[in-house]
Amino acid sequence: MSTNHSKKPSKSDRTRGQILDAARDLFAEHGYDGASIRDVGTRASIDPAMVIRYFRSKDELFARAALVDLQLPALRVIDPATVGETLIRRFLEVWEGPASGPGMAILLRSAASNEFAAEKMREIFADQVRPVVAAVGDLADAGRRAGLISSQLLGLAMCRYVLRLPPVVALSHDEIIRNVGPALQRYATGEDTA
Amino acid sequence: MSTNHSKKPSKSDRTRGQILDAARDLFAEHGYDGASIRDVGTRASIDPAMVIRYFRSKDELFARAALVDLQLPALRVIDPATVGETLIRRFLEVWEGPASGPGMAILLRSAASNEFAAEKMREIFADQVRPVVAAVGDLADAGRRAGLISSQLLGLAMCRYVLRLPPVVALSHDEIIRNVGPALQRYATGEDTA
DNA sequence: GATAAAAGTCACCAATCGTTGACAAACGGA
DNA sequence: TCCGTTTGTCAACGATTGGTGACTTTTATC
Repeated sequence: MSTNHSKKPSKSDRTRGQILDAARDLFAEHGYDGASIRDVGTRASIDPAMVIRYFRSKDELFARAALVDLQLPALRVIDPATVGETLIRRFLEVWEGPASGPGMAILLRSAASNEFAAEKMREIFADQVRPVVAAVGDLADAGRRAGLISSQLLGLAMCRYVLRLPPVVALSHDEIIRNVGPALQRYATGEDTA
Repeated sequence: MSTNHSKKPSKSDRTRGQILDAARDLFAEHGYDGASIRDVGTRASIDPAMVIRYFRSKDELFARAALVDLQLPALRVIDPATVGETLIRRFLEVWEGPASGPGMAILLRSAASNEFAAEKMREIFADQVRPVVAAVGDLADAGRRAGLISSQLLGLAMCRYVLRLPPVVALSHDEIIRNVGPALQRYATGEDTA
């Protein structure tokens, strides 16, 4: 045990990184069940036993692989007139920016059959869209409005990164912002209650 | 082999039905990988070997279990002014009506890691929302508009049936129609191209 | 009631899974 | 150079998977 405080680029950290990268790619492509520890080992050019030695179990490896991501600093002020556009902009940056890598695909592919991933996914929306939505309307129906927004965001990510529906993959960032932004805006300000 | 033309409630058909029902429930709850043939047998109170005898393989069983569904007769005339509401109405009926059972959940849970399910899902949207959308605007960007609509519909189903996001589960049909309808309408008529 | 087909049971195979422990090689400080 | 720690390899475990085939029981027809 090296405890390894502060900095030490010590040999093993590189291997650890390689394993994590391999795991991220495979989890993103095949989901939790579809990616075996042996596959991860092969992809990282290392014995499968090492995968377990570095991370203690497959679940722990998945947990590490899935917490890359996704959290721009909370916005200080939210302009109620542009909250929809702000939201879709933020998420696109996080999902396709270099920081999170395939992080979103990892969760999406596994959420359907892995409770840990599903819970993580619920947390993301609870922590990242609910507060924003709550800041631009009465708190009473903030949950409902946040739910509607989450459904659109998750559906977009699902079509684009998992199902790979061609016309959705083909959309540019600008097109997405121009089209989805107003829809989210409508949900956020909640102009129904007819 | 009984070929069994026309009607014969012959003993075996009942078992066949029980197996299919059990398979549908388990696939809907745990996805393709998560539901084993042994589980299906146990749930149907029958030996796992029988599951294979009735359906030749797990893939074939899944294929049977997944083709319950979902196809109201194609609408003859589509009123461009209410196409959004029409679409969300239709899908809610199919998804939660008695005919399809847990059919949508089966596909949703498996689409992430099973290519057959993913393809089936793409077909559904290609066959059911594209034509409708194409009928109410220029065909040039019908794919894009249909893609946006699909993303919202799929996200709604995902949040409601798989992720079970509480505020989305709590939505009534009327609330969904009132909120999602206009969003789909906007996508369908495509008022952007700024 | 005999008999053939249908319906159901049981034991088992080969493959794959996550995980473990015993052991060999590489490395670094003394 | 010696030696202990780190890094890695290898073979194997028990469990579970989809699938098979030999077998027995039920059912229906004559």
